Amino acid sequence: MGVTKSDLFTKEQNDLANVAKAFAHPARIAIIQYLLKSNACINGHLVVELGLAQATISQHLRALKDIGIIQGAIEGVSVSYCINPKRWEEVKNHFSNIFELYKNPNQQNCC
Amino acid sequence: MGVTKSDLFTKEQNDLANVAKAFAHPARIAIIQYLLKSNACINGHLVVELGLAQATISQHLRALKDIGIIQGAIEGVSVSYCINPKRWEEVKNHFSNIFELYKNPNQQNCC
DNA sequence: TAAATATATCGTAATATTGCAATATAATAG
DNA sequence: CTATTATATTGCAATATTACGATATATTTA
Repeated sequence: MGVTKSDLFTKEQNDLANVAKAFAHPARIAIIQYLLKSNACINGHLVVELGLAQATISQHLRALKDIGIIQGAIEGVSVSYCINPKRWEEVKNHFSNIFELYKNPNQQNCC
Repeated sequence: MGVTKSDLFTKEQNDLANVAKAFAHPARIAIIQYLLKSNACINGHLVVELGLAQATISQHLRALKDIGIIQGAIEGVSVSYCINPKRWEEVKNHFSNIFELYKNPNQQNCC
């Protein structure tokens, strides 16, 4: 049918999948990178930087905000976004945990 | 509309987004975890383990194989999948590079 | 208050993803 | 060769994502 059967999986599996989803678009990767570089970003700047429409950028910012890795503060007429340090660390650890699980020992019963 | 405008972004941004896409489904997270734990997995076992149809599991395995993080070897009538160590390391570093970029220095011009 | 500036949301079209039944393909056993 | 067993592919329906124009909302300036 087209609906992810979330109920078949653990909360952790669903969470990690959702976080990965936030990274699963080049525009959002670009936004994150811009943010890491400049320590702040504004919708309007990104429109120029990325070449996508204002509404589209806003949508991507919301996706990143929804999973908590960025946060925004009103700054005059515009909104300044930045990394949420706490959540960033959390997400980083989520991924680390998975990646560190693999120890390349020997090619025993492997292909 | 509705198509990701890949041409607006760098190869690196598109690559990372595609890798993230592979992680962006709880079933694929579960498959990866099962693989990390057992060092090998077989479509049929996963059907029982995850509770999804055989065709669906096969589809998810293909998605993981397409981005290279798993590989399969024919083993009698079935196919044994396992982590591709080289690619795994590569993908791990992709993510590390992004996550390590953020140094939580001070809340200066941030929100 | 009205105009200007900037972001968010709505509505909609195009495309992508998810899931599964049915079927095709491949390897082994008899 | 035929039946069995297991995986892959196809076709289709349901839902999700992406993108953008139009519009709503919010803040500042005149």
